[in-house]
Amino acid sequence: MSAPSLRAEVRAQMNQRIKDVARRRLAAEGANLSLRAVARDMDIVASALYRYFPSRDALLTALIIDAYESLGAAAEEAEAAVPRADLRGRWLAVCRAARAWALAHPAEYGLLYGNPVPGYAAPQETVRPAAKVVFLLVAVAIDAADRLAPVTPAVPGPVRSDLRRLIDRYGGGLSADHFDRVFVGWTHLFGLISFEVFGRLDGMVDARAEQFEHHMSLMADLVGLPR
Amino acid sequence: MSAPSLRAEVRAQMNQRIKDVARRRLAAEGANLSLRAVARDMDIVASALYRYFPSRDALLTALIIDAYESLGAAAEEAEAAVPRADLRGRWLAVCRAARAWALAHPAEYGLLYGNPVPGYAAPQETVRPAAKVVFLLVAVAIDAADRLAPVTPAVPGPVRSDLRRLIDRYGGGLSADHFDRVFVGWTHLFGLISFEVFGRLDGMVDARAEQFEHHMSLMADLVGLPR
DNA sequence: AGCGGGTCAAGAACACCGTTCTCGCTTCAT
DNA sequence: ATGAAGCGAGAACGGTGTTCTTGACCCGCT
Repeated sequence: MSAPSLRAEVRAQMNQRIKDVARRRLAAEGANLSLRAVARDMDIVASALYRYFPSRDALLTALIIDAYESLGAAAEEAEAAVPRADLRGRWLAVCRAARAWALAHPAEYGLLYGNPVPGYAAPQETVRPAAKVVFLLVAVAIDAADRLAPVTPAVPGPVRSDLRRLIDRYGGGLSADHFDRVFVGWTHLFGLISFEVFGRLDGMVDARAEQFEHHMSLMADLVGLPR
Repeated sequence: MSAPSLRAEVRAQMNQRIKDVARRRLAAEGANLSLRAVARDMDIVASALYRYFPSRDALLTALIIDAYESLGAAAEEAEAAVPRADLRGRWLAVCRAARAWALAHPAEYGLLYGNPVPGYAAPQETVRPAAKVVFLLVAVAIDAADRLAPVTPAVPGPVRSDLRRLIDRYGGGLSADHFDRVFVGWTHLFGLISFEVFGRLDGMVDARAEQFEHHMSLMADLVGLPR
């Protein structure tokens, strides 16, 4: 590896510091991040930030990528801590880790799964880290492939061909029917997390952890994971 | 009824015009609504809007309430057009109408089910119109109550007591177990719609209508609605 | 008929915001 | 040592939400 010049190193540190301060701002305030506020927190003038990020959107993109990777890492760690043979345990571990991360970082979660920022299209480099969680869920199903209960009804034709493409990309060795149910579970996972983080459950459900557990267990049933 | 003074009437019309223009702006641009832009579209100066709405948040709140009512009305109409005995058809009609409304009004949908606007707490008067869709789903289940297949596993205890409270408020005559499954379906409905509207399905699923139909049918199965 | 109170739109002003540009200063490579 | 490149400060531009003042208008009353 080429030795990084001192210049490049302090630049990378500054880059990191900006993101850290921005994350704190994001957690304190709502979703709208102010460059000038970030600069103030660093005793820096706003225009100086443009040495490191070409625009506010670029900084947001960097935060989004970091957040996807943070979420993915949290899920991966949690899943890795469960014995390989405990398939349902691994499924639930991924789900719980995603929820825990979202509740711990609600503003960043909003960046990832909330309203897309207006005028901002998610760049290509966000798609791979974004797929980490669903990839983990698929991996659990693959490991369980020969113990999965058959599922009914079968996936309708047009959906099946979409799924085939995804199976080639992510999860070889899984039937379209079972992949479909993983997809259902993935949708439900983030649907329920979004409801909770965005306050849609306020005044309706108090026992949220238990409800989450219950829902994700139902999804595991739907996939056909053995109890 | 008291005759509305002419003054009050033109004022109400102006109120309505502002909301219409704001809705158009919202559809054209992203989620961030600019009062000055609305004013420009009306050949009006921005400060004049403050005669009608005390703040930007107040205008947003009015739009949100209108949107909830529009969505609720769309779902209600669609459901009412299905024969009462076709329980699954009524369930699916509500789901389809919600999706169609969301796709037709993505920015307004984002207001309702996306990131909560920073510094903005949903006022009390939004909760009743917001509950319309789930209320319709519950109503279908109530009408189907004596034909619903039993569901397993049973709802865990702490969740059950939350559900009991909701049953008293919304859906008397439904078992906690079945109410729970309606809740699951409701979560999934808006989870999947959010995925689609917010672009989380881009590049993954093309046959979205078919996939939606499939998912919502699975949820109907989960509730125990007869085929 | 005339007057007074209430309502309205306009406009200036303030404090923010993202972004661009210029200007000195430091630091590095030659 | 010198030239080039990177850096932060600062001013500036056009945008935003919001407040306040000012003058015009309409309506109902005496």
